[in-house]
This record gives sequence, C-alpha cells and structure tokens, in this order.
Amino acid sequence: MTEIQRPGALYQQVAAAIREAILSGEFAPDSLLPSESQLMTRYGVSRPTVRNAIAALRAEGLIDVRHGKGSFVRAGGQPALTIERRVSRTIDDQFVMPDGDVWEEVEEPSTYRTQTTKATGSLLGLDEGEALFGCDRVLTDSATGARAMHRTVIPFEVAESVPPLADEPCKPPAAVYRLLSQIGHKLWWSETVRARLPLPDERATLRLPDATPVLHLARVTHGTDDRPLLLEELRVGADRAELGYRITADKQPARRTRT
Amino acid sequence: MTEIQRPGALYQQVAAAIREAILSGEFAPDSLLPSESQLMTRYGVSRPTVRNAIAALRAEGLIDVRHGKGSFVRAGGQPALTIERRVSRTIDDQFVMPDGDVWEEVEEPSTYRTQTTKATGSLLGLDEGEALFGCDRVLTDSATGARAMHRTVIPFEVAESVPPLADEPCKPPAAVYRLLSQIGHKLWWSETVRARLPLPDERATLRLPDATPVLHLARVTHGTDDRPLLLEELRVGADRAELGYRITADKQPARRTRT
DNA sequence: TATCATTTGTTCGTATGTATC
DNA sequence: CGATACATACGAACAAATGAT
Repeated sequence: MTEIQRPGALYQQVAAAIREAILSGEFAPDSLLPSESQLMTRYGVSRPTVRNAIAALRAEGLIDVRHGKGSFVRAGGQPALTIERRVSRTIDDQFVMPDGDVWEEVEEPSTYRTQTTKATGSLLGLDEGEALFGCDRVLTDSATGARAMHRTVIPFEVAESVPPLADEPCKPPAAVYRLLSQIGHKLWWSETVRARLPLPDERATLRLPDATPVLHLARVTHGTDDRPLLLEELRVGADRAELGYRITADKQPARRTRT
Repeated sequence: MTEIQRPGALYQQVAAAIREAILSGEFAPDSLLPSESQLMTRYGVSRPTVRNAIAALRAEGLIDVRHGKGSFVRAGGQPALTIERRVSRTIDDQFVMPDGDVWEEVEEPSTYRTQTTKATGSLLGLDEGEALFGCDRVLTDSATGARAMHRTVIPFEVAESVPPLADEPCKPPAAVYRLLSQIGHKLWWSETVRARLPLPDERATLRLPDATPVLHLARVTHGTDDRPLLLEELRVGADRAELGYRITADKQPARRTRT
C-alpha cells in the first residue's frame, strides 16, 4: 500500500496555506476571506476539511468568523487600554488608584456573604470556611469599550475591626485603603497575574470574541506585620487591555526563605 | 441515557452537560472521560455532535484529549511557578533578580543585530530603523518543567556608552543593570503584561498544550531622566506560571499626562 | 416590508487511518 | 495481533444570520 507522505493532515495544510496568505499580505487585516465554498474549489477539498482548517485558525486567534457574513482577518494591534497597577498616596494619606476614574460601573454592585475557598484562603492566609464579605462589580471603560469584572473580598474579622466597613463593605478600594491606613496599618500589596481562557459566563459578561484569554489579577492588601487584610480580583479580556507596573529596586532585599 | 433539554445548539447542550459533570465532581481531574461512543449513547446524539462538544471543551481548556487513549479532565490547579517580577539591590549596588537562579538555559543564547520595529520602538522611545542588539534565550525551570523565551534588546547607542556591553551584549539582565548603575544611572523599570494565544513557533518552543495562553512581558529599563535604556521580553505559558508583583504606595503620585 | 441569494452553523451518515494498550 | 479510541475525510441536508433587492 502506497502511503502518501504529508507534512500533516489535509486540513492542517489548508490552514497553513491560508495562514501564509494572511501573513504574506494577500489577505489584509479586516478584509473578508474567501467563502467556504470558494476555499473548497481553491484547494480541492470538501467542506468539512475547509471548516476544520478555519476552526484551527480561529483557535489561534488569527481570524474571526461572523455568521452569515464570512471570515475576517483579525487586526492584531496592541491593546488599547493599559491598566496601571500602581497605588499612590497623597501627603494627607488619601489613596489614589491611577486608573480608578477610568472605569464606570455597568450596574449596581452586589454584596454577599461567603466563605473562604482553598484559593482565596491561601491568598488571605486563612483556613477554609472562614466568613467573608464579597462585592462584585462589572466595570466598563467608555473610551475603549473594554469591560472588566471586579471583586472585593473582606474577611469578617477585618471588617469588624473597621466599623464603617462592617456596615458598608462594598466601598471603592481606595476608600478601604484609607480606612485601614487610618487605624494604623502600614499598607503594601502583592499581586499575582494569571492568564487563561474564559469560562462561559466570563466570556458573556466581558463580551469576549473567540480565542481571547482573560487576564486574572489577584491583589492582596497587607497591613502591619504583613498580615493579609483583603483581596481584590480583576478579570479583563486580554484583547483590549494590558497591565502596567512600575518597578523600583528594593534597597534591602527582604529574602524570606520559607523552606 | 440522559435527556437534554436546554437552549442552544445540541453540541452546546452536550458540552454544557459534560462541563457541569466535571465541575460537580462526577468526572474528577486527571480522570478519563467516557469515550466518544459512550457519550453518543449517553446523550443520544451522533458522533459529529459529540466531537463538536469535545472540541468546544478543548478550546475552553477544560479537557485534554490524547489520540488513542481518551479525554482527560485537566487538573485546573494553580500555576506551579510564580515568577517574581521584583528587582532588588544590595548595599553595594549588586542587582539581584528574585527568580534569576531558578531558570536554566536550554541552549546557547543567540546574539544578533536588528532594527527597531514599531512595537519595540515605541517602548524604547526610538524611531523605526534604529540599530539594536538582540539576545534570545530559551529557559527552563527544572522544578516545574516550565519553559520560557527570554529576549534582551539593547540599542547600539546604549551599548556603546557602556564598553563591556558593546563587546558582549548578551549578559544576564542583573549584570547589565549593574553596569548601567556603575556609570551613574539611577534605574527604574516599567513593565507591561499582555496575554494572547501562542503563535505556532511559540507553541512548539514552549511545548504548550492546547488552549494555553502565553503571558507576554515587556520590561523597559529606564535610567536618569527617565530615558529608556533597554528592553527585556519574557514569554511563558500561562498554564504553569503566574507573575508576582510587590507594590508599595508611591508617596508622590507622579502624574505624567502624555496627550 | 418582504423576499431572496449568499454564507456560515448544525446535524446526521459513512468510511478509513492511526495511536494505545 | 486484535480491540478500542481518537483523527481525518467525504457527502448531504436543513437552519439561521446577513445584506441587497
């Protein structure tokens, strides 16, 4: 039996051909690709094969397909929005979020009670099952149209130590920082950045196109004695937004070897 | 047979049912899902429908499929590696990268000459077409198996102002920082974080599974007068690695409005 | 407003190749 | 080697979205 030696599957060859055509400029960004039936005749393959190739290019994020219209080459440009993850403090101890005024709330923030999960517990240094306040917001940036999901998580214990928080735990982060600072905490923050593909509900809420990752931030506020006080989470589509950090060299490398 | 009564396409309903079964714990992480034919009888649908549902879950990154074996629930845990993006300096002005010693070079670093592109130019504050040194490394973390692509980009002009750099531009970042500091620069860094799906070559180099985004870091070193001196880029799969930042409040919010 | 052609989306069927055990 | 499971490929039909007439 004569085996046909191919670099890969047929649909992969078709995908590679289209990819080359895109990168070579034959198909310009934002332009319409040939229709599926045109691609069938052009490459002499069946519709399932063409669709398989297109699915591969979609998964790569190279093209965008709209029902009833066709496939577009995705414009690969830089994200339009840089989210500055700095925290500034004025002389009178007012905290300022560099990008705090960019966002608008899409709807009323929702407050709820919950318990620590394994993930939130390890970030906050708490056991599982501790009582927490949660506060969820959906934000939007009117300039770019970017949307974001914001969550504040405050342990009961912390909220009770700051009376205004126990009554109204859903305050803006900068206000919470100020309250914590006023009762004597010297604050610093640690932030972890992860990226993953969105869950279906995140995809819907953030209105994300295909093959778009989300940037998932977890910012923990630490007080005196490095005690974790509260957790902020921000999820934003990586197609429109990037993160910006300003780094200065620590003079005294605090090397906390844990093991 | 589990009857399906949900809105949306049939394969979406099947995907939703499997997704629920995974999240509810019926299918534990790392366990084998029912085979395609079993899913066909379980949900009473045809093979293409089952495969379409599985393809959707793959694209979400929820499952991992291996030819000839079956579909596995992906262990969704936290990334095993946290890359600390801090810079520390000892009293005698030696710069230390908190995670610098974690990585091993997979092969010899490759040095080359190139020119500013639009992207690198805007980060370095240079026009297009300026001459640059480039240095590419492929790194690996033996503890977790994570791989990363590292790139250092140094403008000719900067390298010439620091003689050892012109001869050997492919030094480790901490060594470059030290050299720049020794000629009088007071350094700070700005870093932007983006996430996207990998290009085919990145996918191969980083050995990434399906539906895994890459975290793409661009760190610009600034010297006296805030002049950009050099650019570091790091690309790492978001499945195994996350980023860690330590943030302290700036006492004087330096608000540089650019527009 | 309504209809129509075009284009993609969904679903079935069938057959064969290839990896794993 | 054979059994099982996924990968690839073809064909066919109808549904749904889009844009123009």
